[in-house]
Amino acid sequence: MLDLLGNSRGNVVEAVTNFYEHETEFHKQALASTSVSCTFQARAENKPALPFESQSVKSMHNNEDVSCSQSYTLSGSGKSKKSGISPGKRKRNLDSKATKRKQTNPSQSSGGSKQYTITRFFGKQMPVVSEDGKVGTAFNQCIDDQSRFANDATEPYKEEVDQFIQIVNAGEQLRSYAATILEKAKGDINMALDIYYSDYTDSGNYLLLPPERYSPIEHACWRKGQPAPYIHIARTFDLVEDEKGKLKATSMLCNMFRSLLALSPEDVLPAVYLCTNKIAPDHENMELNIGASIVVAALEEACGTNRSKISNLYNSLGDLGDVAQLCRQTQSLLAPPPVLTIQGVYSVLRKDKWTTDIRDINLTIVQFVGTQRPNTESSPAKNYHQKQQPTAAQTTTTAATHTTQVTNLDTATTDPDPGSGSTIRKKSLIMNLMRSCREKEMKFIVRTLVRNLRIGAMMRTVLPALAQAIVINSADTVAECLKDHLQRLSGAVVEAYNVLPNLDLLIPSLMEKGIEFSSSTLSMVPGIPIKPMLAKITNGASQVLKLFNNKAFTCEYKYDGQRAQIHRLPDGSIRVFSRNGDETTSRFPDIINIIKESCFHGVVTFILDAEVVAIDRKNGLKLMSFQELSSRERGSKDSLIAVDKIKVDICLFIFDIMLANGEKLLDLPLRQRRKYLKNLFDDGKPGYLEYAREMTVEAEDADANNEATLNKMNNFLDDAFRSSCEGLMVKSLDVNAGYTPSKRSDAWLKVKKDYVEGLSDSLDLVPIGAWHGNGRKAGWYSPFLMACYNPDTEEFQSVCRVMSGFSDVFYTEMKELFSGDKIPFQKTTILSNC
DNA sequence: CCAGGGTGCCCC
DNA sequence: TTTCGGC
DNA sequence: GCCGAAAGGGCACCCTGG
Repeated sequence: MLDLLGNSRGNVVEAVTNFYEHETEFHKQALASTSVSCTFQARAENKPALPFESQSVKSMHNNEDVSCSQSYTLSGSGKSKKSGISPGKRKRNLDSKATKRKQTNPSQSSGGSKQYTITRFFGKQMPVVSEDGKVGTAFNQCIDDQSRFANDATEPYKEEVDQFIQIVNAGEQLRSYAATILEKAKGDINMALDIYYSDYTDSGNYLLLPPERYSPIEHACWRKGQPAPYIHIARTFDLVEDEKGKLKATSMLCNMFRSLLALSPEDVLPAVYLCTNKIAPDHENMELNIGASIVVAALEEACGTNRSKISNLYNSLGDLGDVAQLCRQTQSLLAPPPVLTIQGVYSVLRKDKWTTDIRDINLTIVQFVGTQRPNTESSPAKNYHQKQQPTAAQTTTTAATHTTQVTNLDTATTDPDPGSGSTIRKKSLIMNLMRSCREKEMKFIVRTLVRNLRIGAMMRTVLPALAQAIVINSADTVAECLKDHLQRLSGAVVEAYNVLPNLDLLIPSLMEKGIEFSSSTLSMVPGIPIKPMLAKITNGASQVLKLFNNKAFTCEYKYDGQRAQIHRLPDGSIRVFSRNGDETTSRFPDIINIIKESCFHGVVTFILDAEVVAIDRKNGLKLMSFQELSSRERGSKDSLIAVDKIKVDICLFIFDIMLANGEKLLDLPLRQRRKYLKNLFDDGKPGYLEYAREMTVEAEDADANNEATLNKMNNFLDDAFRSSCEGLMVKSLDVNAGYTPSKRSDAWLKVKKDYVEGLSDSLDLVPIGAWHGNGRKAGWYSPFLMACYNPDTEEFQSVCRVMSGFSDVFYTEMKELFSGDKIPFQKTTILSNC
């Protein structure tokens, strides 16, 4: 067993290599006996396991035929969805990525590929393969580190008491109290500060109170007129994380918002952004461009820890926020930290703050974060551009240099800033945030920065909580209608968000209207993508017929491409949005042309739903795989890709319309919406703009016992497969057939090969390695690295990683099985890039 | 100065 | 996109 | 039944080192 004890995220890998000798035993035990069906995606270069041309492969050493993905009785195309690649694509990948590692055996046949030593994996550095390692060593090690880490520091507390008094800016009268809490904190000055602040603000767990007993003003930890402190949110997050349960979470978030509404309404919008882990409306394509590595670098410096300690902690905790929280407790604080405010934290997230003149950043920090900054030093400190500006004036006291957030504005403006880019600035900003953290703020700041809040609260929790806060805070609400109001407004806000997913517009409108707000207050706006409607999975035609009994429905091809929501704005411009609501117009200049050419004159605005598919126009308009499509250039925020450089042509398959010439069509049944669609585009243009191929089944034929209908559907499904489609989308035409944004309703169903029994693919693979899991899977191995046996070289060659389809019990068992040093080491080979 | 590596984010 | 698990 | 979390593959960016 080659165990790659590393981390795919942190880029800090502690490798232990082992090889499990009896791979078949393990295989049988671990996988076969539990008959786990797992999803996997093979990587392009790993030919031997996945013969692209042949339809089956002699597998392992028992020479069993393994069904391989690409060819079915229907297909004959050689298309390989699961193995993920067509021959042409594979070649490109080899050319572009494996330049250093030449292919020694160019044979296309199965089992004939070059073996590579992996040096990087997904752009991450691969763990070093060491022959003496033992599985579990790294894990145990980091557990040890962690306990040592948590347990040191037991000194007499006099110094700490002095420090503490200095930090909180108090006099000698506080000494005995300080000694008490330092005793409680075992001398940990930060913990003591936490206790102190917690008592001082006296807002402990008020958020846990039921809404009728929570007093938004008295129970808040700040006063009217002050900016709301970030700790208000951080405490809420911490409680929400501990107190699992959606209702409780909503209640706490509701209390949290009530204080904001009562004391500093201007902080509500940034608070909603922070709670939902967003920085801007999706379609603005604002990116943080901060990942674990930058955060780790900042953490190293801000807390004086080193990378390997962080790495070990991360491997065991599986969450960078938790790691940071732990590191923070060893951070020495010599001066009172500035108070983090909600606005301050949020403004740091906005990209315009990263990229614009650095003075703006500093002003923001000073203005919002530095509100409690001691005014003792007026000279500039050294945090920014320290390396570039060694001559920058230093503050006189060590305390000030250590913690001050003030930045040398003059330095920043005159600095030509050679060779150092945004990374340094980001790191500085993050460090400033980190140094100001109290209590659990660190954990949530870091989680926000790595865009992984993990508190189980998203739009569907946060927005209702805000709605309820508004209802409860309106004084004139009569108790008996309270419940109705709560429910109504919660629903209205979520509904409004789904058609206008823009918090910048929604929140102000909601706060202005209060309980008068309804979902019709705001409507769709061309240029802002609505949340697309989603489909449920079914396992075949007969299940579909049961669900659509006596209801007319349509079967459409489910094209293997990417979803596109296309808007025409009143000014005539065309915009394209992805499934997630990001604007992808720059990737598809050809779509703009196609749309402009195809739609009738007189059409003003519309919003339509379509699938973009790669197409080979030279080869009879043959549709190509998603992989081909994704190899197109991406373009960027400001620059469209050049039309004449497009290598992969696309065809647009339109299938729905939500808005036509200002008319909202969501509530119309699909059958009628289709008429609107026809009115815009007539018949389309083959290979450029087509309607999704469709077959209608009328109500009288929709009967689970109707053999003819069943056959018709199955034939149509086969047709779809033959046309390189993934399967079918089945949609209600008349009954309950409105367009429900963001909903995964029974009105839309999907039928795919994967779900239909007997049509799914299988491969016989052996686990040869694993990573430490993240988050929920921390402490387990996840994902596993899978390999197949190559009889020619008598080695195991990696194929793919697997990560889903396993139950928690399975993970626990695997952890047990591969703990300690049970597994003997043996040499193996991993293919490039896997 | 440019290529490659590191990194982040977007699609399915 | 998939899966599992918690309410 | 709903919803959130965790995961994979590929391209474009920025930074850095030869």
